[in-house]
Amino acid sequence: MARPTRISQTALLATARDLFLEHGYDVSTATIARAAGCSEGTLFKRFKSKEGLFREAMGIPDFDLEGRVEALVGQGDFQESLTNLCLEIVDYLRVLVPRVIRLWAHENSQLSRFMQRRRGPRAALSALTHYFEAETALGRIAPEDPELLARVFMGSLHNYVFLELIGVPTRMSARAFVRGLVSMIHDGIAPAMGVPQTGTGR
Amino acid sequence: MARPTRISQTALLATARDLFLEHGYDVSTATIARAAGCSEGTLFKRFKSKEGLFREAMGIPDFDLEGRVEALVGQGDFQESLTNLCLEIVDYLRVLVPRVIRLWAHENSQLSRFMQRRRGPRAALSALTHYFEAETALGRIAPEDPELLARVFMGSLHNYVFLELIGVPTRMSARAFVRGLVSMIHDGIAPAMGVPQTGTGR
Amino acid sequence: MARPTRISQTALLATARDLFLEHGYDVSTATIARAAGCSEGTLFKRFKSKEGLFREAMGIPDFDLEGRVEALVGQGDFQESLTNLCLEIVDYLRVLVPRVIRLWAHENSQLSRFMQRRRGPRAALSALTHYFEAETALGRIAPEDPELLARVFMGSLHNYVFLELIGVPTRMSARAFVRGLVSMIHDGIAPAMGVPQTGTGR
Amino acid sequence: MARPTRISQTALLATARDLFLEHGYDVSTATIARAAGCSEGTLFKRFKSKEGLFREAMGIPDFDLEGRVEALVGQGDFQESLTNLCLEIVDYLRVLVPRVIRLWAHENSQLSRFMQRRRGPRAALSALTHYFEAETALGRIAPEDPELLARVFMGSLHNYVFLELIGVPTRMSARAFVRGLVSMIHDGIAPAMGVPQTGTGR
DNA sequence: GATGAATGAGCCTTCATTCAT
DNA sequence: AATGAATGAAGGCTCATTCAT
Repeated sequence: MARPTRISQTALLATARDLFLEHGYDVSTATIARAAGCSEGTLFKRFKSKEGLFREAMGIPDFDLEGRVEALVGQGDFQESLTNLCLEIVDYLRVLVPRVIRLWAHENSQLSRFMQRRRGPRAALSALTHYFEAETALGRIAPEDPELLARVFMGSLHNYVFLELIGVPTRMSARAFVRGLVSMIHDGIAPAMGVPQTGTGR
Repeated sequence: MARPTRISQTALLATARDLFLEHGYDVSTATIARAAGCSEGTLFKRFKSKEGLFREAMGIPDFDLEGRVEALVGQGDFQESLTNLCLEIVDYLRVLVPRVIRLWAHENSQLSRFMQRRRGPRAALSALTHYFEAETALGRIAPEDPELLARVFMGSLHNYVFLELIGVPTRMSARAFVRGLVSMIHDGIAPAMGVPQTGTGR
Repeated sequence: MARPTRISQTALLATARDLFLEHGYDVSTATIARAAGCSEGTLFKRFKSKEGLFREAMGIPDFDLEGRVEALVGQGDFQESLTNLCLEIVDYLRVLVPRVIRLWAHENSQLSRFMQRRRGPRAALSALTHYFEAETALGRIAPEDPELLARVFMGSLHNYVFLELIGVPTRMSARAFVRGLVSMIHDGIAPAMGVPQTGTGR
Repeated sequence: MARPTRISQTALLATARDLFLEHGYDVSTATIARAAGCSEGTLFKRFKSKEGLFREAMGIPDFDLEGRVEALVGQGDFQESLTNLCLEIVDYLRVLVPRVIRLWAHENSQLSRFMQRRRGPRAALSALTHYFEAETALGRIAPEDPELLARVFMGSLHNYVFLELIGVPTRMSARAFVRGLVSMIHDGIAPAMGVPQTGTGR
């Protein structure tokens, strides 16, 4: 066995990822090497090119929503389960969104490949769709278009994370936001029955 | 009295904007000049720097949602009005989202300034919030947190536009998506009354 | 007669000269035009090129030391006359030195031409030489090499002006410096006669 | 362990210095690189900028006149010692003067910093002043203002070097000039005693 | 005659990549 | 395997000069 490389591949990739996430593709390889504590030569020995490093460092992380969904369908209180699911999705999106944006911004067309991945974001969306289908089949929610429903949830969560990312201040914590979201969509916003449509407002 | 300008400032900015939107800040000024049909010298005479050109070309466009809202409150069928409003927002977001992302990716901190603008995106969100407040006051919708409601709508629309932008294929047209969105949130997803629910929901 | 040009040739040259003296050849023609209150086009209409403008603006000024000398030889008190002559030379050098340096720095070989001019700096040196020759002939000074003498005076004055120019602070006014200079060179620094060479200590 | 440097820092600086001295700050970095036998990239790796290269290459050289002075005070024949000192100063000024002028012409304000340096030109002047003070104290020269004396010497030498630099032809070698200078200032130019003076001098 | 928009050559500088050690 | 000196191809930017009005 040769002597182990000084800096582990994982650590190097983590360093590169942090820099790519913070500054985009434009960080120089010199900067990355310095931050990782190795030489530029090493970088190019291990990865063929900067592009290669970027691709490996910025790969989209897996998220087994499918598995989570299966475990949750029909279990416990619907709103509570959905709330928990949403909070997990928020955690995932906080990792995913900046990466997707940096990938898209560099448009190295790796993005579309990543998007197709099992356990990637598209899979997450369809898993959520399946969840709603299953719960509809169980009669736990009204029969609505489950994909639309999934997109409304995903969209609201994505937007929450996105605003957070670009630094627009929020007064609502993620938990509060998700609770409100679930309850509102559950109940709808139609005025209470029997109440005349012309406002009783003051 | 001097030679008249050959290519208009507007045309130049439009060309630059297209290229910035397509390739990000990294397009070379040479490319921009070529595409605009002028020399690099001209570019730098008119704008002090590439940064300046970027700023002027990528400025966030105004959208007077506030005005639209005032005209719509209490008018016609609620769902139809809201649908129309959402479609206008989609058009705005199609312009806005790529610009915001490119601005953020270049993080020249112009972004936060733009975000504060009257008639910018934050204003749009609060206008939508006011819309829901007003309609609530009129009794046309149930009393829910209007900001949350606005964020759910804005988020769903934003996500629709975002997926479109990064090239994730959709089977739903914007109109269909908006219609479904409005109706679903209006009615909620609670199962029809009298239908028993599994679970311990209180 | 055509209508007079807006800015006089002299004023334009004066403006250009000030800028060339302050910043060297590197001031842009744009800057000069702006400072002169005319367009770049005008500059190039009147002078064929920037080089031409530089040449005309930075021409070495005449100084009729020859004439002054003729008027002074044998007149009044020698030291007083010489002092006055030196003060006039200082005034001339204050104009001359920066110009010579800027010309040399740009080494457009105009310098050597200017240096040959009647009434230019070389003429000044030989005029001073003649002065000392004439005063020697009159017996008003001891027979020393008059060119050497001229160079010592010119050199001391040049150095005074040079240090002033590059911003080395002086405690002596020009007048005090010249007075001391004249008197010291007049009297020499040999110890008083009869005094033993081995120091008498303080 | 890495590839060794191919051209030494010293050689590179020497090349740059020669070019800066000949053409001023305006030589292109491309020219310097070519002359030095390396790429522009190398230049900028080693020095942060052209400005930095200029600063390092054109730094004002030290000259320990103070030390020389201490060794000479009271030694040997005064005129001979002074002559030798002056010749050393000439050698120093031949290096110093063009550098000072180029620095001043580029006015990067490094000049004033350099001028303050111990062992720089100001120090040289004050060392010369001390020399004359010491010799005065020893009674080897008449009590004159030693600073003035120093400036006359420095000025004459500076002027000699300056004229040489800008290409004004001289008939006197440096040695002849210095000899004449020393002897003239030593003896003064006052006419021999007993010779009547025209004029009203007191 | 005057203007200033337009130009393109050239400048300083950065950076991914190679290569001798 | 690791290093970092060297490179050269751009990139952003300036500026003397031209030219249509």
